[in-house]
Amino acid sequence: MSVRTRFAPSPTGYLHVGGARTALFNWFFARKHGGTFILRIEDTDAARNTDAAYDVIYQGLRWLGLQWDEGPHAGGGYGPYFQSERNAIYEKHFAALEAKGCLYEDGGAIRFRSPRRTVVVEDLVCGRIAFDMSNPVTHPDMTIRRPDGSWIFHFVNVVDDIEMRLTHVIRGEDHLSNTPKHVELYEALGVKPPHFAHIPLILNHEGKKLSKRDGGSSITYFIDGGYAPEAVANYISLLGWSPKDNREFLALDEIRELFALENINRRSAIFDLDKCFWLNGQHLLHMSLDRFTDLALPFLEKAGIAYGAREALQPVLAIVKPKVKHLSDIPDWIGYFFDDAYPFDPAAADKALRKPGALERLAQLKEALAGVGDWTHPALEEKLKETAATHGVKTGEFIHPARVAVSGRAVGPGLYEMLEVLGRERVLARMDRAIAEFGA
RNA sequence: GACCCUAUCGUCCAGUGGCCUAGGACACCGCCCUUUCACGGCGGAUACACGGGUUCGAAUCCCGUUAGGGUCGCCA
Repeated sequence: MSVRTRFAPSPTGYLHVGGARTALFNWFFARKHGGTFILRIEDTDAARNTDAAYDVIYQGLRWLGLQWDEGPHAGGGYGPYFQSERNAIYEKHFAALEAKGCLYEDGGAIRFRSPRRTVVVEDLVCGRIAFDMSNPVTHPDMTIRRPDGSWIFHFVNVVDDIEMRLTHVIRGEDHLSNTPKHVELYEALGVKPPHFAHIPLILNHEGKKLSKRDGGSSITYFIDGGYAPEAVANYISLLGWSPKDNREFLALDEIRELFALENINRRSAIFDLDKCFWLNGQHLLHMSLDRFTDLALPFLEKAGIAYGAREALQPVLAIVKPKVKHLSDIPDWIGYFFDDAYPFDPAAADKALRKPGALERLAQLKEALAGVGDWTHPALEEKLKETAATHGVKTGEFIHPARVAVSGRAVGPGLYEMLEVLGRERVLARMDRAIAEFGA
């Protein structure tokens, strides 16, 4: 039987990193085994759900690089994939339970009568766990339907997992204690339960379940904050799972191939933004320029950078790429390349341009560079060093004023690369501008 | 409170009886590389919760204690 897994979020307007990791693990497992990954929306609380809340889920999953085989926009043979549209199916199973005498009314609501036996859960991550369900005080009969006819999570979740032919239920450990109740439902419905795999929780720095108020608990935070999707997917995959060989910098494809439920550990993990940040820098550093460009574009649009054509943009991105840690920082890194009226950072100007002799050096360098035939990094470097030697000073005496003159700032890409990309015309003009501005 | 899960550096992850005077990564602290900032390199500091067993031998197995987390909803 081919593997079928699912991610079943509720449209709350928020995609939690824990939920994202659950989705990822289900997706990895399905893909690894040539199975099917299903997206099901648990929107029984229909009144509260808005279109925007659904989109947050779709966009978040797509951003991470997950595609679902069945579900909203994808179709599939076991729909509808919204619980709000599956009422007839629930009625059918409800009637079956009723016919078997498993249900009774309590204050207008309907409860499922527990068989009151010990339920053994064979969990792929946690092992064999026996739950003694005999005491009704500690394990009260669960409600499956409210007086208004609406359904309770446990019931619809189980019914859908049956109807959608799920083979593996991979979900957060917060559901482990609910599992024996679910198993009772499967048995009452005459269906063999799927395989369960409960994955450890993600905690905040206080050691509590990561919640909405915690920074970095939402995928939106990473999208807006300039993280590469592959970095976030890489990081959250490492929470509770590892390839067991100390490798950490992994592409989505690699994780998918390496993934195994047996390698999931049982300890809950504390979310560490620092490490996610580091991994982001690593992915940015090692990805292709085309990928980097694609990811940078939205941030450039948003910042209103007039970068012109992609061909003009890429050489600039190429030289800042090794330095960038957040995509959202790119506009600041490259803004002056596309704006001749760039401002001068006061501190940088004081240090490099207002020093005695600085403008003289700049003028000497400008004259020397004007004569460079081959406007490339190596030739420019050679010429600058030669000029410094001619005047008997250290190269830094030329490098620093030049950097601040052409960019307005003390920090940036390598000077020679920057000069090469800027081109002769602009470099010479910018040096003139600096000399004029600080010469008075 | 009952039930369930967990317990290795501050954090994440290795380690499933001897190869561990416990390894990797982030963060931190030095040094080097680089006349920017990064990247990179080298080095440092920091952990097997505690107590009992089992064993020739335990981070690894068992029991207990303690601590943390989760579930006990007519939320999902």
